[in-house]
Amino acid sequence: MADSPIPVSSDKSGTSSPAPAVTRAAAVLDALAASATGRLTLSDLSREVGIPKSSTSNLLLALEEARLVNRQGAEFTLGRKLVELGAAYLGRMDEVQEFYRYCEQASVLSRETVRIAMLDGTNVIYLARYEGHPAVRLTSNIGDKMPVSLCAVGKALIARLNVHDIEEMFPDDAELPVLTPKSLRTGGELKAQLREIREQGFAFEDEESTTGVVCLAVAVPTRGAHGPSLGLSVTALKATYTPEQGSQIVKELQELAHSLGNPMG
Amino acid sequence: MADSPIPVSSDKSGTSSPAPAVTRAAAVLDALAASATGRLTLSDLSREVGIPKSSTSNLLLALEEARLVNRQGAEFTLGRKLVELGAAYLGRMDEVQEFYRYCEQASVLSRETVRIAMLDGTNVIYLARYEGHPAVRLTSNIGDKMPVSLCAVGKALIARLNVHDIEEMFPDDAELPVLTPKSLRTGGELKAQLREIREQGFAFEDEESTTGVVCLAVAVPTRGAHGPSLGLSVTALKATYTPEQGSQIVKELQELAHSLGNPMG
DNA sequence: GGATAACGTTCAGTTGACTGAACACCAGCG
DNA sequence: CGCTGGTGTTCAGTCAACTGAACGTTATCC
Repeated sequence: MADSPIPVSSDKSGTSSPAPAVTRAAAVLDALAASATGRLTLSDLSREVGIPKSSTSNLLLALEEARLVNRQGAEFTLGRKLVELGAAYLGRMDEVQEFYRYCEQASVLSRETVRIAMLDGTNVIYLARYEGHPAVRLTSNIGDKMPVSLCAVGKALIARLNVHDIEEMFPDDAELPVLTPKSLRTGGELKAQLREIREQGFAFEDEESTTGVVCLAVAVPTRGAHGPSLGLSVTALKATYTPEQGSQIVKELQELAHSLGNPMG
Repeated sequence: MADSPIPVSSDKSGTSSPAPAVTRAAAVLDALAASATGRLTLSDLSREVGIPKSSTSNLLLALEEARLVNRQGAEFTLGRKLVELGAAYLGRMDEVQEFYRYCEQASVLSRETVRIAMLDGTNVIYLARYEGHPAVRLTSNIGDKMPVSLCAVGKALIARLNVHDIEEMFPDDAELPVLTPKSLRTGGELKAQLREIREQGFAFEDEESTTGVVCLAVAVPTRGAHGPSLGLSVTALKATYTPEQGSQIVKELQELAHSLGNPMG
């Protein structure tokens, strides 16, 4: 109702935020997170984010006071407060706690590498990881982002969206990011798979993000109206993977998904 | 040097930050992280942080745009971007990666519950946890904070500070937070233990934070000049703990600490 | 060495963000 | 029904934050 139907011109310089300083401070944090080394100087940041040095300096002073950035000599890095805040976010998610509890007690999953992830635009963010067999550690850290088209859990989450949104995100000729020879290449290919996924109720990834690795995933029924879109996945080595194992895993993943989607049920 | 020893009078209006909007936005995030449920309304936040509703509304709009907070109807929660940023912080810490690698290969530690933590004022923040025996899961989540006086790793880290700073933080008659009957009560008691810790080179905690649980910890030599102050700890059940086991653990912890403090060495 | 470049910091002028009171809205209650 | 206590939103005036060109300082180079 309060939405202005006017297409706010967000081009040029007029982002028209109600608190530009905050928006720009967030951009500074993003720039630090996105940078290769995580260490940037004031001038770097000023150039990267596109705001004057003097303003950047003021922002950094405030951010430093809040422990959101650290300064080490002339270089700035992300601050420790972010660990606290990120942890507070995850700690509030009952789903993560329940995820751990379930995995530990499950008969099949307790011996696998299981992850819970969240949809964020055209990426998924990994929220937590359960390691059933400490021997094989496939590096993927909590908080990592991954394009949806490259992982089973991404496809499982996208498959639930309504067709119009999917079409908007992935036109038939859209070029998708590629990590291995088996990665999907176009929006058309992706959408064909999404149909399969909707039919069979789970998603499969066959060496599309990492050669030698396969992945199974399901979506968690969304709890409440505005909750995040969560998915679960199991990663396994292709060399040792068997379809029988796969169907057992899918069965337990769906059980866990159901339990996460219907708490106390 | 940037530490202001001056008790900044946050009263009235003169916080004198170079970018007040950022400072206040950070306070909003803190309030959300500190709240019991993690869900606060605009009015709650306005009252909590002590700024007018209209200003709070503007801040929240900007924070929401940056994904730093989520709005669910009338309630606000921390945003998913914080998970990304927190993870980016941890991902940049070589120490955390090396910590995992070492624990997996270690002969004693690989079967224990090991943590790496960081000193932050008079608290420690847990950065990562290695679980050697999945059976016993003592709940302590990444990002949690704990007063230094209540855990071995906190005492190990504090013990390294110079005497003047310690005296300032913990006067003899300072009252310390208490969690169990064995928790240290006063600054004097704490400082007596710190002397022991400096002599023997590691810290011990005997059911001071959790009854039935003991803890061993060492400090990591600070890499470079401005790096964070890191510590390592092993948690064990008092019922099964033996001094022999303890000395083996301390030996490996010190090895790991040395390796973390002297990379490529 | 001297010159150049890049860094972070300073400062006064001006633009734009913050305020506080009034508004519109909903739920509970006598 | 009309009131009360609560919510979040709007708006114009004022005060303060942002700017950009200047500075002082430190590294890099021939």
